[in-house]
Amino acid sequence: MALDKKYDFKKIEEGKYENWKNKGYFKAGDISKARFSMVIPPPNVTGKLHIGHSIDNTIQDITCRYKKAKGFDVLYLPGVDHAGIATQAKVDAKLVSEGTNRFKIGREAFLKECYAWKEAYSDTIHEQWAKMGIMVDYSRERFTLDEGCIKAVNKVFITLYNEGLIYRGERIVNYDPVMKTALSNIEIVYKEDEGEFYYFKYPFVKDKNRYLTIATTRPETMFGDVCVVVNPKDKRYLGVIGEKVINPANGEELPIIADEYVDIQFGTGAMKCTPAHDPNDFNIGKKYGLEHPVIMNTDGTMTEKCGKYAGMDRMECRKELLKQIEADGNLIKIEHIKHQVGHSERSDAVVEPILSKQWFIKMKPLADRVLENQNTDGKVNFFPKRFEKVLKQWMSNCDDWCISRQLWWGHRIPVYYSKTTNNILVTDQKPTDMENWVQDEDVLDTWFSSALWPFETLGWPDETPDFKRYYPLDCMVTGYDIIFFWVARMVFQGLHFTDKAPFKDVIIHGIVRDSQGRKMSKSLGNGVDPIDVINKYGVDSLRYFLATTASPGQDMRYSEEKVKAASNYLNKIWNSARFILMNIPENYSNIDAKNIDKKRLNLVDKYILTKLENVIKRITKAMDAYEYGIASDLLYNFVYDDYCSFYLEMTKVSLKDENGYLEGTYFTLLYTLKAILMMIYPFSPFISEEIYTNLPVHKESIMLESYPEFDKSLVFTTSIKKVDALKAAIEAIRQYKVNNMLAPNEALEIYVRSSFKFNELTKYLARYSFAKSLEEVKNDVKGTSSIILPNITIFVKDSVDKEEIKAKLTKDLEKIASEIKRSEGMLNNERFLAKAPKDKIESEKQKYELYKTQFEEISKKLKNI
RNA sequence: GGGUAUUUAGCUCAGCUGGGAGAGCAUCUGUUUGACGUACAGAAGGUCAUAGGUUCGAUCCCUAUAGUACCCACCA
Repeated sequence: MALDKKYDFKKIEEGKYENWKNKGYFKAGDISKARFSMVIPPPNVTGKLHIGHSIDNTIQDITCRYKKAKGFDVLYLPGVDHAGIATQAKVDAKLVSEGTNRFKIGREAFLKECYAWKEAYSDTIHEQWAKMGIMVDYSRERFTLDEGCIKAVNKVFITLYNEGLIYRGERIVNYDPVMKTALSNIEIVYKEDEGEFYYFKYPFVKDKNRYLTIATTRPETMFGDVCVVVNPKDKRYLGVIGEKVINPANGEELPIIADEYVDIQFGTGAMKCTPAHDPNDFNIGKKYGLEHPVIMNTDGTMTEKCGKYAGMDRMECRKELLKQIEADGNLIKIEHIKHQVGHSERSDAVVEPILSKQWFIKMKPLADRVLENQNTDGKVNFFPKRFEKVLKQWMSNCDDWCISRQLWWGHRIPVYYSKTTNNILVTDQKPTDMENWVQDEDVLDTWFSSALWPFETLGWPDETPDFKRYYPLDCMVTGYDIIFFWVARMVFQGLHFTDKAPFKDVIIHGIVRDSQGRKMSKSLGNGVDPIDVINKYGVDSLRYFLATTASPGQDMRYSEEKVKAASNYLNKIWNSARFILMNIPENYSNIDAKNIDKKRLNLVDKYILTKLENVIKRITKAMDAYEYGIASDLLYNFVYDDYCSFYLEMTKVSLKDENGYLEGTYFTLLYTLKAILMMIYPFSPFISEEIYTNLPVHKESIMLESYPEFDKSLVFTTSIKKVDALKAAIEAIRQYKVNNMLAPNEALEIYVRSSFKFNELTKYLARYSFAKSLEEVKNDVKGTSSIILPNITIFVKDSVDKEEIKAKLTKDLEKIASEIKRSEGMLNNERFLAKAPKDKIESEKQKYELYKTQFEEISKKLKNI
């Protein structure tokens, strides 16, 4: 029954997770209870989980464990994401390192490699989930490329296509020339890069001595120019509209046209127009029915439209072309500038806007539905609330979603093109005459399947029992960085296909930064591996740190000191438990408030129980609002101040009691400890389980135990007042000793005068003030210093230097005088008396009276010295 | 250009619907008090960014200003 002397987290963590898992505690399905459902945001199968996953999973697991303890049938469904582009990049790299590549081995063999990769990393992920201690239901684990998900994806694609919400079109898309695939707009990260702004002469056809100056950052696109555009209001160019200039790159003639789009202030006010390689130019081209010659291949090399530069890489071409233009005398100047350049989120390659044929989802109607839904009761509740704005903002202004990717790893687009006609088939059934058809080569954006995650994992499109019971989800937890990528898309797909928002609440958390506040990144090498932290401090401490350090939605810095502080806290709980188990009889088994005779409780027992019930109420409220920082703070203060520093110390006296209160103290110790365990348990389940299973009465596991409920029968308001007076008296005497340079254990003669019967509390005060003698009195005691406190006055026999006492008293007097002044200011303010709430006025009056008495007493003392 | 957040003790951050500013770490002074030195008892340290406004009363609400961070859009 006794706990080890040392809190050894390694020993404690061992075997518990496997035990919980094997016993089936993680499994959902008890339909006698109300349900609470959540799915894990599926991690990519690209590698190890990082600390960002740890914070995500910790918040989820705290929520689930709390809800389970509150009596819910909790579903926490796990799964992994195939992560199309990210995984393909990794497998590509692996093949290259082995001296081959995906084109050499072919699509089928490549996919085999991908699946093997997925298996290996799923194992790693499982190990890490186990380390983190999360209670996911493995019997329901899913994978975005499993059979059910493929079914769901096809169903969604085909339906949206038939509804006209998916279309194929030739558009300017952002192309990643390294991964050789189109990307959606939100997969582009803009970074400030150093660049050059080149100014060229575009000579007039009529008069080659005159020219227009045109600036560009991408000279290689000049091969795709179809005209020059100026603003019709730009006085400089009024006369030249309609004339033609010569493209210095290839000698072609370009008409000068006028359009409001051009910014007169920017550059030279004259802009070259390349419809196939710039989205804005594309719009102008469309408006005026211009050609849109494609001059760059998707791998970043130049097409045959570029003459001798054909086949050359875009950057190489830029260099060579510059040489040529300079030799021709058409280069005016090169300006070094800093500008925003789009990079591929995954490969970091500079993306090229290229005209190409891709599949898109028409966003407007789907997005509008989300916006409408947010005005109804079925809306998604964001925690914190402000993140709803991020969703709304994006939903009211988003481009069509490019969903096709020129990759192999992913959901193949269920579209077949006729070899002989223009017919296409959109179906999940392979045509029987396949020889006449060819399937679309592309796969879908990885987020296409992720968007269906809340319902595809529950069996949708089939009306499975799980789908019926657990959908829509009660809660979703994720970082603010993927509100666009994921949350928004789940919401619109959920609304469109299930008529309901896919979850009721969404908890948004920030990211974990390094100790200097920088984002963790591979290139900086400043990442913190959660496994290292767990090995050093234990997972309970890591979880506690992650859940409590930042307020909701706010970023946090990793701080080893704080993890250490968490571990000290857990150590404190450990030792308090050890103390209790050492002091109550092994066969003592009453832990139920119904079975305790309240008369057996002494004043301090009643005091801590009252404080406990109060804190249970407040913590529950915070937990229900997903305010884990506030909840943990409340518990922390309760544990250190009320429970350890005060109550446990007092029990060192009460445990020696012989007059009938012992049983009450045993009960209180056990009951309070269990409640504390239950409240720390969602945060730090391993240590809680260890202590819990060592209690004289317990279930098989803390996972089967219930969360404490507020119990009115354990609230004793009058005891609080008395014990507060005791507490204040102990503190005052300690302070008195410090101020008078006495040893803490200096034995003094002490007299007490109180407004209530103090006798029951004398023994506590005597012990903790190290009193030589302690006597209750009715009147002032001569030759003593008096300390006036609410409901109690202490007289301490003087035994120290008069001058020091004088100085001390003078200082006290000043402080009290300022308090009196403040209080008088308020109480003399008629408007305060008229408008402030009554109880506020009353308490201020009481304080005022106390200050006055203290002031008088101290003044008297000073005179007597 | 549009938006979101943030500015509180030396450092990192809390502070729930306005009513005497808190924690961790660091600092200083004590302590072999029988759970814990991973501790205990105390101390010091803050015009709550600035300026206005609302209010009996503002760290909290409103407006403006400044600094910082991030998101979206974007300049050819």
